[in-house]
Amino acid sequence: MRVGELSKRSGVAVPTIKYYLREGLLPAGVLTSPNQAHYDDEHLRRLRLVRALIDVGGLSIASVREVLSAIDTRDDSLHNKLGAVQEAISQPGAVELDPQAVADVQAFFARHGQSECVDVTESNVTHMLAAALSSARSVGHDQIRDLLDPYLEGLKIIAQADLEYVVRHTSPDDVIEAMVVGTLIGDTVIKALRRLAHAQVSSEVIGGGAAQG
Amino acid sequence: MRVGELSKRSGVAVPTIKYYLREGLLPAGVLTSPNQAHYDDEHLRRLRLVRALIDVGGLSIASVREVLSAIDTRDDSLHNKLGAVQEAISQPGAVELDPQAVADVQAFFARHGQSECVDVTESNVTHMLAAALSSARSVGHDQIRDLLDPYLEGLKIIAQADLEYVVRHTSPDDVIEAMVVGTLIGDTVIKALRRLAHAQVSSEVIGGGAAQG
DNA sequence: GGATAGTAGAGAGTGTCGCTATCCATTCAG
DNA sequence: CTGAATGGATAGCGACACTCTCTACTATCC
Repeated sequence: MRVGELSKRSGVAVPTIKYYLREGLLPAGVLTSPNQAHYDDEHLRRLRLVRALIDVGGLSIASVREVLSAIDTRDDSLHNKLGAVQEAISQPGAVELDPQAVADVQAFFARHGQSECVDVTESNVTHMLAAALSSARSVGHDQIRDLLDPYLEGLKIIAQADLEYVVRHTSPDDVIEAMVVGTLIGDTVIKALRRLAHAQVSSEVIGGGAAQG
Repeated sequence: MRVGELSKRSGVAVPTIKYYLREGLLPAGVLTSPNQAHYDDEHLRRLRLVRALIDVGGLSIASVREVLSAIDTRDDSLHNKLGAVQEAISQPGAVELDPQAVADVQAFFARHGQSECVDVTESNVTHMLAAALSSARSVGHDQIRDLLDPYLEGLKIIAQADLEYVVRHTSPDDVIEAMVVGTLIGDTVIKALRRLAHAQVSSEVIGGGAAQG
């Protein structure tokens, strides 16, 4: 197909597709003449992935590029790929870390047998966690650290479901892509479900009519 | 205190504080002369809240304004306030909804006794959920709907912890602010913990050394 | 074969967002 | 008395994600 059809089938405007091609988010089509290129279903699939990362994941163009390059790397272990992808989809957040929050994170790791993690800033993920606790402290909610353990309890169930999903529904080639999509879309789903749960709790505890919907 | 001290104590630059004053995110100080105003601890607290909403919650200035106005409304029920705040902290996402995804959401509500929710677009939260499932479908992962029930299972534990936190650690006046902070910071914490859980699962299942760093 | 529409590629322009810089008259601190 | 800080207002900036414009083609329908 040519760019016009790619646009129609994906719902992405032609100039935007050209922009993504320039930015390296989409591989170039096969040139059949100096001003004609041919795109296939793989391009369509990739374009939809890019839009999902941007729309649902809220990723920047630069982060999308990182994620795609991790997905496309063929000469690396699955575990390393997952690590690279996780870094790309986890923006660190511009908060300076509170030492107490860092200590809380380290204590949490120690409680759960991950004592090797001494440097919280070494990964975007642990930095994100410490930054969140730092912010909580700055607004007077340092007791939020007490939520880490019950949260972990709930997330074990969720991560287990994630694992089963990946095992059941993806071929080995697509594991990393499924992890990215599942992680980002899962984040959004979890966000929404948690809010619905809050609304339900609020209507049960406080009263006030039907819950949220 | 004057603006310089407010700046020092909050870590926010003076011009930025002036900008927030103009934008209505921060109430004006008490003028003691035509060009002197006094700010108190309440201003400091509010400023830190604004920064937390922006840095950790990733909210826009406009959303912050909505949240604050919901917090400050005194003539509304707690339940309604929570609803308003939830709308403000839940951006709808620019994805067009897939009918099948909408049906999946409705089926989910029906399964859990919330059959009144017929219009998914009526709330940002349900729209967010439907948009996430739509995106999943567009990239070939429509089986993600099977995750809704296990996710809810995990989130019941998490929401229960949230409720206990609010009951234990906040005075009735601060419930809404605690809900906002707890929801947004909790989102980030949950995101991070889920990634850590994934990394751990990945190292257990696939192998590859220490989990995530 | 000629009009019309579509295309590749590339640079410049657009709109939004969240600040940041500059200015002024005034006023406070040393 | 003097220099730094302040309130208030307006203009500017840099990043971001497109979007527009242009040129030189090519494909296709009549």
